Amino acid sequence: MSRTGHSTYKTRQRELLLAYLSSLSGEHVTAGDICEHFRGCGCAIGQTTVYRQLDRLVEEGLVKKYMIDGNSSACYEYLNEDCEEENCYHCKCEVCGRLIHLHCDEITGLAAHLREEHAFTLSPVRTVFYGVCEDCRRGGRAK
Amino acid sequence: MSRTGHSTYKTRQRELLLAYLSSLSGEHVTAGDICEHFRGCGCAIGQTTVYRQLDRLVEEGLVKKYMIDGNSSACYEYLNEDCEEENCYHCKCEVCGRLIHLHCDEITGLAAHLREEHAFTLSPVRTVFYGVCEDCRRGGRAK
DNA sequence: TTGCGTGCAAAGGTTTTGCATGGCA
DNA sequence: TGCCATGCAAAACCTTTGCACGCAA
Repeated sequence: MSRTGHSTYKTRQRELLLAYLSSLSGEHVTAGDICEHFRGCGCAIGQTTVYRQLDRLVEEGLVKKYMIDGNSSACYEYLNEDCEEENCYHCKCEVCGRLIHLHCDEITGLAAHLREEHAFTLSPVRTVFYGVCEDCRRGGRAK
Repeated sequence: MSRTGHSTYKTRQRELLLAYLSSLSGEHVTAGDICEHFRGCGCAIGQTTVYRQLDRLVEEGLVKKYMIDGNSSACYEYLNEDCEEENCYHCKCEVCGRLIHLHCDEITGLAAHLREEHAFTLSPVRTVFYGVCEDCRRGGRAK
């Protein structure tokens, strides 16, 4: 069970939440997104429960939590067993606010470079690359 | 003036804020800290103004913005003039809070890669690399 | 039965917005 | 004078807490 030794009940809410998160496969959502999703589904889950279960899932290592500067809400993402975290990074568009998921070996290479040449151990979980996405650079609109 | 083309008035509040931030040399503060400081000083600045000026200073690249406390408030830190260069990047140690300045061609290369392969235009001014510095990784010192 | 899980409502804290006034250029 | 900047108050947000009830084991 959990690394931290919590006893864990198998409640309807927890199962629903886990199912939803794992169905997103690599996408991230905020607590608000989750509440809204289940409200729309008819099978509502209280926001308190959402927050508490998310906290627990993060502690258990099943879910990753991101804080993105700018929007003050946290993002959560389910971790697949196979998809280990080493090369998962995030780019945030400063124009449309979109958060883009990147699996990029070049960044992993940069992380190695930083570690070896600059003695700095990069934290992929915390680091967000800010910039402008393709759509917005073309003067396009978003969202 | 600013790279982003904003016209910028030289107001009392802006000058006070810049003077205060630059006097901290390497320390970071929250918006709340700043408000409190000026309240104590007798030369109060409205919190709205603090937030708006900070936003602008971040956009101009004069100040860096971080999220460090997990989920509470954002931190701000003044950058010295030598950061105006094109390939100046910043790493924030999450343990000791130190801000490390990096002139690194590898990162410039990564920016090119992101642009060409991922259609994402990196903003060095806004991006902060989070991680752990050498001293802290060695179980060394904080602060 | 036991105690954790749930959920409502309300609190707590940070940041943003509306709008009238003030001040730089 | 023309705008931008300021600041108060209030709103908008995200997250946590208190407490009573529900439900898994």
